[in-house]
Amino acid sequence: MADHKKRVDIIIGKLRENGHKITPQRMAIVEILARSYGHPSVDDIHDHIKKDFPTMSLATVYRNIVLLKSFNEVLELGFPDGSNRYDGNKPDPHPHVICVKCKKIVDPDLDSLDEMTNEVAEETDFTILHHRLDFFGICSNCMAKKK
Amino acid sequence: MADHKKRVDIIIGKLRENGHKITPQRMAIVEILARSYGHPSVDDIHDHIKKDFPTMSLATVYRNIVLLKSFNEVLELGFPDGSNRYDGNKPDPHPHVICVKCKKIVDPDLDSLDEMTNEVAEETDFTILHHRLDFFGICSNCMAKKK
DNA sequence: TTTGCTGCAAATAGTTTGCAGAGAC
DNA sequence: GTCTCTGCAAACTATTTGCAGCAAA
Repeated sequence: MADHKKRVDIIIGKLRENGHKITPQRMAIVEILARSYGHPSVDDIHDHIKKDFPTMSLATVYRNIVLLKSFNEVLELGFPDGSNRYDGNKPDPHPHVICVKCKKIVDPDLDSLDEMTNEVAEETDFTILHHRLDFFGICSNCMAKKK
Repeated sequence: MADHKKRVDIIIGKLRENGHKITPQRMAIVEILARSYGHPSVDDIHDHIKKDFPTMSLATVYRNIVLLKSFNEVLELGFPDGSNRYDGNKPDPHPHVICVKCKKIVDPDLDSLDEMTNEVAEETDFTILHHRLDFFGICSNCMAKKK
């Protein structure tokens, strides 16, 4: 089964477990978040679903994201400029590499992060619960265009 | 000379260089940001200055922060819940450790971050410009109170 | 049939902007 | 004297909420 299908099943399962109904609108939102291709914004999700549900309301997207966040099934990436992006495919904290030109978001593999977390916990005497790590830069594609 | 005094001088110097006037309100904002004790929010800054300037406007705080950001003399820490905190003492990107109970923010020393940046650049083929790293947890003080 | 969900519109909160007068240089 | 800065209020934008009707289970 494809990766995002598994995520859909997991998320839908959690919703049912907790007594939530599976409406077509909710299903459409879950489908997009299970893929989270390019880490969509609320508007991305809303725009995409409006093709199938012209009456789809932004409020519904927001309400479903709040619900999914409460189950830790979607990761919210908020930025200072107010833009929020979402990841329902890998909802646990992980590093992101963000192109400041085209806004593309890539997930790098970084193994040294766990030991860094331990290092920080020891130095500051904090109990670390989660983290947020973003690298901002220019992707090779945008870099090529620049010349 | 004390650390924050140096920062005041540097910031004021940059402002003068660029033809900006040094008003008492601006000076008060710079003084607080030069210390950035506890990484203040816009409201923290505004509340503090209102003691000396009862007519101090929030808009003035915002405008001065925008100005100082444009010179890279203040680091903005935006959070998904909309709260923004500022650091004008160490305006270059650096890791933060944030207590989710009391909102205290601590600066840890982490030397391994530079090599991690290189690792990411190599793996993703991005030109990395800056980064953002936050650890969220509970400080020892709040942990003790919990029991 | 019951209960939660949706769409709409209004409310909210943080931030930005237009304008006229004040003040730094 | 010039030109930027400030305070006020209005504008803006992203998100949340109240409500009545609708639909999943």
